[in-house]
Amino acid sequence: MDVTGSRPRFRFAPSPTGFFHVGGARTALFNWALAKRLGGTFVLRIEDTDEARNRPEWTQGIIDALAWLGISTEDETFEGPFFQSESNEAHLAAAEKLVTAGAAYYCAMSPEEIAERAKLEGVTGYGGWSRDLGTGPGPGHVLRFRVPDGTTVVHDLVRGEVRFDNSVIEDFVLLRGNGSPVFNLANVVDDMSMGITHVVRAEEHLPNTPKQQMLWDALGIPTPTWGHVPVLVNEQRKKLSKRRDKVALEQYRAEGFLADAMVNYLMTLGWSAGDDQEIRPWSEIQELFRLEDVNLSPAFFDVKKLSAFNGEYIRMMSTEELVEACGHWVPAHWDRTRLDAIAPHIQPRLITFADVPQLIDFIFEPVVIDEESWSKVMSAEFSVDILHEATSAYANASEWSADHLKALLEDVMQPFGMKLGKAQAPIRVAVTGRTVGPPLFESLDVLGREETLDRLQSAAQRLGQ
RNA sequence: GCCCCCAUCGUCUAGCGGCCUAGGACAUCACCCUUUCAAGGUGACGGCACGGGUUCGAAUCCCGUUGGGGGUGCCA
Repeated sequence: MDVTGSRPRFRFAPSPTGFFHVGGARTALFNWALAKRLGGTFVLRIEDTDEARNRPEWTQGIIDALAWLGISTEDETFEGPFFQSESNEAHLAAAEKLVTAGAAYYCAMSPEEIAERAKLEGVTGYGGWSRDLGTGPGPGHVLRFRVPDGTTVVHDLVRGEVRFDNSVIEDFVLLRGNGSPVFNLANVVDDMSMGITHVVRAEEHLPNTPKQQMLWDALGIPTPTWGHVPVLVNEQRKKLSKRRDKVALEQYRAEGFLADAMVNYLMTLGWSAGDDQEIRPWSEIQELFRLEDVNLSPAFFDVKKLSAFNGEYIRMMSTEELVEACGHWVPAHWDRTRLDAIAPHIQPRLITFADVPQLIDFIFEPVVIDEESWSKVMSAEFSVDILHEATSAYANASEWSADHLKALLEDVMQPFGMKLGKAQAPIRVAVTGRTVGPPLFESLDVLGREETLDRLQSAAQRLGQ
């Protein structure tokens, strides 16, 4: 990999957790947009240091989710995936270097001992008690970073200067008692060896940043450019969590949300191009996105608005795209020709593609009469009359087309002096089983004469009892 | 507790000292259109958290208060 060039190198470093978090999706997208526009590189690094989070299939899930978002491993901007666990030696070497330089020291105190002493001294956390004991490495001995006096100033592209008083940062652990490297160390060393120039991640990492920056300094390498973007929150304004909230990207995908809509929506959370336009293609977003324009406050992930975006994107699809997409959401045995014919009529009625089957099932399957709809509509006397007369009119229809079927019903209803909206109701319930659905005459057209007549006659029969 | 971040309609945002009697989008409501339901059109409702400064002038700058969030692990 080219780690010496002047081209910016971004990275996305998720830890495998079994599903892809929408917040992670947004962070990945931010990095991707930047890498693309700046002619840089997007590095994917799987942070699998914690053994509990280390399953091969989790990694594939991440790659699949990224691909769905348009971040493809095939793209020249993409690099990876790399695995944190595979650079263990580099982490250890860096730790050794820090020890040699006197920037880190071993500590034999157990968590219990630390808690005890802290309580005794009335302090919180670790007080650097082993700093100058000259403890050597050994089982159960952790390696700690010797936090220097002074102030650490983090220059953040999103937030400006953030200052931390080093005195409130305790000597944090670099190597666990079993010798394995901990997040802060591994993360920094990997970023260094991968030549990362820009660290763009969620705000929750901001408190880690002074520690990491001290590590960069101690290791003698110029720090990367930081950018901490606000987190995504739920309705209670709490950070999106997998326990309480619907955060899995895969789930939204399974529910029929379009990748384009999801991507576009995600990009409007915490960022705007500065004008009044929200819906725009990725190609434009990519050119417009600036870290400097990212907001500072947490944003609520609103499924209602996501849905609105999705509906918007569905309506922008061409008929071909629409039919193609619908095809993936209905049973394989449903007739393609009929699907092609009805698809355009459901386009403005869709929120997600999961809505498709229930909207048009009556065209492909035996009709199921919704009793509530039936009693509501058929109880009216004129409805019964309309149904009977329309049935015979349709039986003798000279032409089977939406326009003609509509005209025939208009003829039928005329003596009754009613509006089309009312007159179509009994036909609709008889044929589709419900009071709402796609445009009626178009539906009858697609359904065909025979099936339509069958259903009308069944309904008439049922009424005759 | 301590550290850090944040604060414009219910929500996402525009605004970066005068163009703001604060603009757009989603949601909500009303009306129009209409073949049900949608979509579409028009309109309404609704906000600068509070208090001090700075300034001729503050949503915009500074300070404080309050409120919210994040972190505080031998997790990442």
